[in-house]
Amino acid sequence: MRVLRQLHAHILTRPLPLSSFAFALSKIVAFCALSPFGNINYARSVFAQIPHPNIFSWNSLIKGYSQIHTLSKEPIFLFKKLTETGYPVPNSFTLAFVLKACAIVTAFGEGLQVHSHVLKDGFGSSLFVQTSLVNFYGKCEEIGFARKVFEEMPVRNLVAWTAMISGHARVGAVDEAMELFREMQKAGIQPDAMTLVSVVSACAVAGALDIGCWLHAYIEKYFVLTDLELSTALVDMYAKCGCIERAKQVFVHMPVKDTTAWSSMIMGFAYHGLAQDAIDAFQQMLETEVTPDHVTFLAVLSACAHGGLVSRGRRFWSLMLEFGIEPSVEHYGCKVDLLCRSGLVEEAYRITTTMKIPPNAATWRSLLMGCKKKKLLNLGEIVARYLLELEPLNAENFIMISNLYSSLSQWEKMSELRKVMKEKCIKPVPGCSSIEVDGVVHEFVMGDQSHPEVKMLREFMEEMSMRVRDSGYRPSISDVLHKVVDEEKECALSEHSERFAIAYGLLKTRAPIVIRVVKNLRVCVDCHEVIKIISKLYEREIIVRDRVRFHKFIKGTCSCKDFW
DNA sequence: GTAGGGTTAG
Repeated sequence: MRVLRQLHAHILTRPLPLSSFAFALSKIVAFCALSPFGNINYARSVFAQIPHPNIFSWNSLIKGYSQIHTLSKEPIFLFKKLTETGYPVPNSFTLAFVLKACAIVTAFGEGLQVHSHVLKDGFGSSLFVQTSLVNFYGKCEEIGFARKVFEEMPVRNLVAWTAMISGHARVGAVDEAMELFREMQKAGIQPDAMTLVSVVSACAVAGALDIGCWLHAYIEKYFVLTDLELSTALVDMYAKCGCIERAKQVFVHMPVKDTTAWSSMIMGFAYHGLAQDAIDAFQQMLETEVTPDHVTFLAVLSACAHGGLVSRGRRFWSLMLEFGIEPSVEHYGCKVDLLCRSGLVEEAYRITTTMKIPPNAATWRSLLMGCKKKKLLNLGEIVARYLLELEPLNAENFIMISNLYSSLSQWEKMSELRKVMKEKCIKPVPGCSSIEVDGVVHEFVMGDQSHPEVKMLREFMEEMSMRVRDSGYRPSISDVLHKVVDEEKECALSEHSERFAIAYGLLKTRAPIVIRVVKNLRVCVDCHEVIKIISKLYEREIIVRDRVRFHKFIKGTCSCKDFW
């Protein structure tokens, strides 16, 4: 930049023909706008000194603004200005850049208008513009539009295929992503590491472990796994599919690990409930002098929250501030969750109502969970009001509020709420848990009775409830068990999917019981607490893998051979 | 006269 400023001064002070002057300045604009060492504001001021900036300078500025990390719509505003003045005329570069900008900020409406410019200005057949459109629609999760553009492309290269696959990956359409992956190879185009990152991440989103494993084998066969991003995608995929050991295996074999790789691993430990592993990994990361960023801190904070490690969590919070990271709404959410899970609900409420940024729904839900745990009806109702104001149609919220009422034996309020749900046609998505016994995966969907041994499980769970109650523990829900009417049974102890899975494990195996919980809903917020009690009563180790995504295979049972 | 589209962690 220092040299560039000198050159700029030189250009301004020498007599130069107008065309050379404009050309030189346009090169300065390009450098300042596009180089990682550049300065977009300086580019803008130089741009203003060009008498009639041509399309090249406009394009540099448009692209430059979408490269900075602020998620601004400035490139779109610039394009608008450009089309309003009518000079210079946009070219295929302009359209590709502005579509990229629309993709980054998922500006669907604006992107649609750019698409109409594409057609009007006759750039519909440009490969770059077409690919940009596919990418844009994919980023906006408008797969139908992406597919339509893609299908009309006469020539599709690797970039176009990858854009298409990553669009499907984003929405977790793993079968379609795999189909495209196969078609692409049939069309004679070989995938590269980027393509594989897309298909692997499709498996992560969908929880498709079987396909993920197959892809891992494919990668080992045809690639040398040295690609940082691809390894990271595999770590993320294994962690999200419930195979934390495999995630760790891929991770430790990575020769180079960047912030994203470490964050993926730590996050994986966090949602597997392995708080200590997450903290250890974080320490190692600092020792190897990789700088943690806002996502890394989110990972350790959520690990502390899940592990009930309040003082550790507070220390990480201070460390985050020392690193100069401005806490986002998600960070605040983690801190509130951390406090609530340890019963410090009042402090959490104070933070929520005094933080600089408006709290999100997840934060209110953490508070609501805390209120239920501490049996705080009044505060709980205040929190519920904020929550429903923010998300009036989310079934999860209603179920949580209903559970708060049921834990406090507020039956009238509870059935009132159920009535509102019915009126608004709000239907909850059932949670699901699974356990593997002798190589067979048994899946339990809440409210589903299709498991062949369901009758026996029912009886056993009655006994479990009795033992929990007789031992003097009073988990709020077990009181409810014998009182509720059929319609409200989903709140009862015996009806939670993870308890079906635990019961199955207690009955069928002597090994430690490892269950995987897919929480579409946080109906079982006291899950960990109840599990501790059952674990103690039956003297069995029970490990919960929390919030792990799984491919839906067959309801009931499925052989492990098919699974792999 | 200058430049271009696809990948990863919540």
